Amino acid sequence: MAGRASFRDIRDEMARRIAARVWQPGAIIPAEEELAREFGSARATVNRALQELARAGIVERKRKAGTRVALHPVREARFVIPLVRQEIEAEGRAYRYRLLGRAIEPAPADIRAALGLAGARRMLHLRCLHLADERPWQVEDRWINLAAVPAARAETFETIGPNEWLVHNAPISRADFVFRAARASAVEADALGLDVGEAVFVGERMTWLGQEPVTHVRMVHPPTHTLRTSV
Amino acid sequence: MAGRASFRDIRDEMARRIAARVWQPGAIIPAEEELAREFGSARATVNRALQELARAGIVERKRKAGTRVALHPVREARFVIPLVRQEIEAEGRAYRYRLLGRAIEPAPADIRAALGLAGARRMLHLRCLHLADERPWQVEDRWINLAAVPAARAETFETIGPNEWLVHNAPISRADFVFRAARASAVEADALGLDVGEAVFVGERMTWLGQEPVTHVRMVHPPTHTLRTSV
DNA sequence: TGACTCATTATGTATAGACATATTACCATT
DNA sequence: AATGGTAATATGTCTATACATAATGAGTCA
Repeated sequence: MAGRASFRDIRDEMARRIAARVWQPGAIIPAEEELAREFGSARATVNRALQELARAGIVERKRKAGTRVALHPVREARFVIPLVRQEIEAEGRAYRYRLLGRAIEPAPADIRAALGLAGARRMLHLRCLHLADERPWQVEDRWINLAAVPAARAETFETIGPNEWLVHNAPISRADFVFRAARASAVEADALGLDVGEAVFVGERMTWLGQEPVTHVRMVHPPTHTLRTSV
Repeated sequence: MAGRASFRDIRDEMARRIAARVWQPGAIIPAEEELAREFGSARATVNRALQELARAGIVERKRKAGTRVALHPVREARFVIPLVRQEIEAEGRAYRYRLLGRAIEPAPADIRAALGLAGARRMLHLRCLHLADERPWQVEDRWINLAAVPAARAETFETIGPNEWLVHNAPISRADFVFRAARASAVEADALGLDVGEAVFVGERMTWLGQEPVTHVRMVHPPTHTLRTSV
């Protein structure tokens, strides 16, 4: 590598120094200008490298105070939350979708509370099953706010899953995610082919467009399912 | 806002256009140079704004091909993975730590496999309990590779938890995380004050320094525990 | 002692210009 | 029609320079 140093090289070299304790936790590291001189690059290049380390939580930066190695590396892990179809097909398995139920009915209190909806509004309620190689992968229990997505009223959701349909038909500006463990209800156990009370991995997602709630979905997976990531 | 446009303004304006379907999913958006002209900024500024949108999965970029609005927004959520102590204290609750067991013994096959360790190596095995307001919050089952962290042999871990100790004494370069649901074993149920077979939320973390495995930890939480984030 | 002012300083961001690199589109050849 | 080479092009990155902004810390005054 005879060429000049890229911001990646500089970032990796600084990460190495931190991992190797050349730069101790809590210690101030040299200023951008000094590092730029050392690496023979422009300050902007060092700045970009440092910004990436800061975003990863490896260093902390403050104007005037300088940059220091994070004392408690609040490791921030990124998880990709793909569409079920992509998740299944990425594993080289065959995806199949089945609609279990569709109704327009008043949403229960916990759903309304999670979305911040006042009053017993009627919403579109869908129950779906996603299969991988014909084996149950996820049961989906979804509520759609028809006031935010009126077009959903005309859609049967018999061939396309609500998540895929919404991606193309309902823009959103904010999303909340919650993951938890729970025991399978009778209905969930039946759909997934588990014993009632088996531990299931539950993901919930709520989305909004501006202030208006769009949808709430509860995704229930068999206990073999995992959420994983690396940093 | 009379000053010139910042990359934030430009980024937000472009995100707005995408959310409002001014720029349709899958469509190519104008080239950087054209956008720079429109916003009255330098191309580098538009570039930075677009890079952030790309990182967030909102647009996809390819050299020569241009930038297009992502068809399947592979939502990528970021979770902060704090130390237990910080997690508990951030909720305004009192943190307490208790060591349940300490032994140097051969690691079981599944731990060795997860870390990529060959042979029945003897490792430091710790079992700990973390409490919030005197209520069980997490049982920790940890294996430490003494070849990578020899100093751990001399530490009793009676007053400081292994996670905090390791943060200050064992640099790492890579970490893997896995989250899953499981049923509480007899030992876990006993420690957490749950019924055997109750659904528990399990996090596993494996860390390495270069090629050398450092530690494997299994963190078991009561079913009330959740992992949450927003985007 | 304490509160305030202000210069100093490291990072934050913008700019113009240049070159690098991946990919496409088109054209020529087989 | 299939293949292969090549020019065109949008993004990727670096540089040098400038000014902005947030903290710090020293000095001043009550």
